[in-house]
Amino acid sequence: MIAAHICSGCAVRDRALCASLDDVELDTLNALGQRRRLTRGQTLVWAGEESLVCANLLSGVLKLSAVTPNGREQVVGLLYPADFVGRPWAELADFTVTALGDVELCVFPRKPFERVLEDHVRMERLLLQRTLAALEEARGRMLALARLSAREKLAGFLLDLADRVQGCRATASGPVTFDFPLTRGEMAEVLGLTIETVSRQLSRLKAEGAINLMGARGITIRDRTLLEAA
Amino acid sequence: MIAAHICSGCAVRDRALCASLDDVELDTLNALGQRRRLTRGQTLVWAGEESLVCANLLSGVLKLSAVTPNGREQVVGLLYPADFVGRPWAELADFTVTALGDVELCVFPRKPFERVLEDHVRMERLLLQRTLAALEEARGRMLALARLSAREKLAGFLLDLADRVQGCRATASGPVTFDFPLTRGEMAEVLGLTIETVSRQLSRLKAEGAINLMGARGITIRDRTLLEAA
DNA sequence: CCGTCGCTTTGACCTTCGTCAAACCACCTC
DNA sequence: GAGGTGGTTTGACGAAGGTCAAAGCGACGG
Repeated sequence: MIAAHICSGCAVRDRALCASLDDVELDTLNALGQRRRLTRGQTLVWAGEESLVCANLLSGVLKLSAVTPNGREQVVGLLYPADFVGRPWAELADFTVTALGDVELCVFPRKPFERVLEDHVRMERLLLQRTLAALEEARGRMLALARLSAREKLAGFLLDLADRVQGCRATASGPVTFDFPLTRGEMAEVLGLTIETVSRQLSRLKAEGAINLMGARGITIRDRTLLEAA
Repeated sequence: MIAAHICSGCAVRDRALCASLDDVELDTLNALGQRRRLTRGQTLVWAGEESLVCANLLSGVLKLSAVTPNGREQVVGLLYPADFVGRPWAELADFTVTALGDVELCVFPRKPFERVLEDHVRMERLLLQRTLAALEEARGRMLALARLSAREKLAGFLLDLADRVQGCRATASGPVTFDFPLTRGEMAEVLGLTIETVSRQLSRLKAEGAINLMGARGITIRDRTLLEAA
């Protein structure tokens, strides 16, 4: 029952894939998994290498990134607590998985994890539903990357961040203040821009009174509607 | 046994999701489905409307597209024969599904199809694997849309097309000739460019001897390595 | 307190690509 | 064959954003 004990304190016990398992099933899964911590910038998986692990993200944020043959990089996904990491049944890892900030994971070796998945229909279904949702999100971002201007990308990104930061609190229109979990460079990677463009657009939004910047990390959304207009 | 009869002649019987079903199971699925044809430009599903159907694509090509609030359009996915269409468990359709050229489908009402899916683990697993593959592809295209130049996008697209056209024939480096299944405008939508840019880059590739254009639709790949260099 | 390091900001410049416009071409109908 | 119609090509131009370079800023260690 030690396993169940570990999980019962888990921050994402009822939001991650494990939510589909009862305490007994959880024991079998737990026998496979182990906790792991990453610090800012450490990478869990390298694109192209053998795909050895899957994981549940417990806390922190991970980025999934891809690189062109000539070295340009693009973040193709961000993973938040309770999200699933990795691709079952794939021999090679598709993308590089790196920690933005400090991260806690529950890591499973891929092959045994696949077997658990195959034995637990509810869990497999939950993963299917999440994958479908991730696919929709990825396609939405394709639209944004291809068709939005730098300004529009930034405005949308800031609104996303704001919503995510204040959790599910009723999104009042009042000002919100928080710290960027990403550097300018990382934002540029996410939005398909350069550092300089990100910086310039932020300055511009500040000049227009939509936001306020405090130091490099602090930001407050002053006028939500101004951002939404873009 | 009529149902089994219909399917036994199906071009994608052993490549579509149905490949996971035996003939008896196929009967139950078939009781739900019906064949449907679309002609060039017809749309099966509108983004934002209620999600009523799922389908298997039998022949032809479908595009999945999204539109920004101010009317710019982007193709976020192409579907080929044996691909699955639609999103189970989603109340609203995410994207607009439109036929490029003439199309044959095997259409199922969504809700009953979900029940079949839930009753057939192997089918659900196959869908999961395909969705994971689609997710990887979508992310790869995010990289391309955000970080490749117009020239690189076109070269990559042409190579893709060539491979797809000559099926799984050993991809020899000799010249390949075929017809575009898309107009310039549609290519532009897929690649996140404008019609004019697509046309100019094609002309340029032709001038460089990498390809040859015959009329608006015909193309032959003259020098594969030249394309791969981009 | 100073110097260094990493990140950010700002400016000047230039390339790429989108926009607007006109001509072109193939195909179809009358 | 004349005239549409829809898609394509080409040119001229401009704007958005990338590149290069320099300066600014904050944190940290000595």
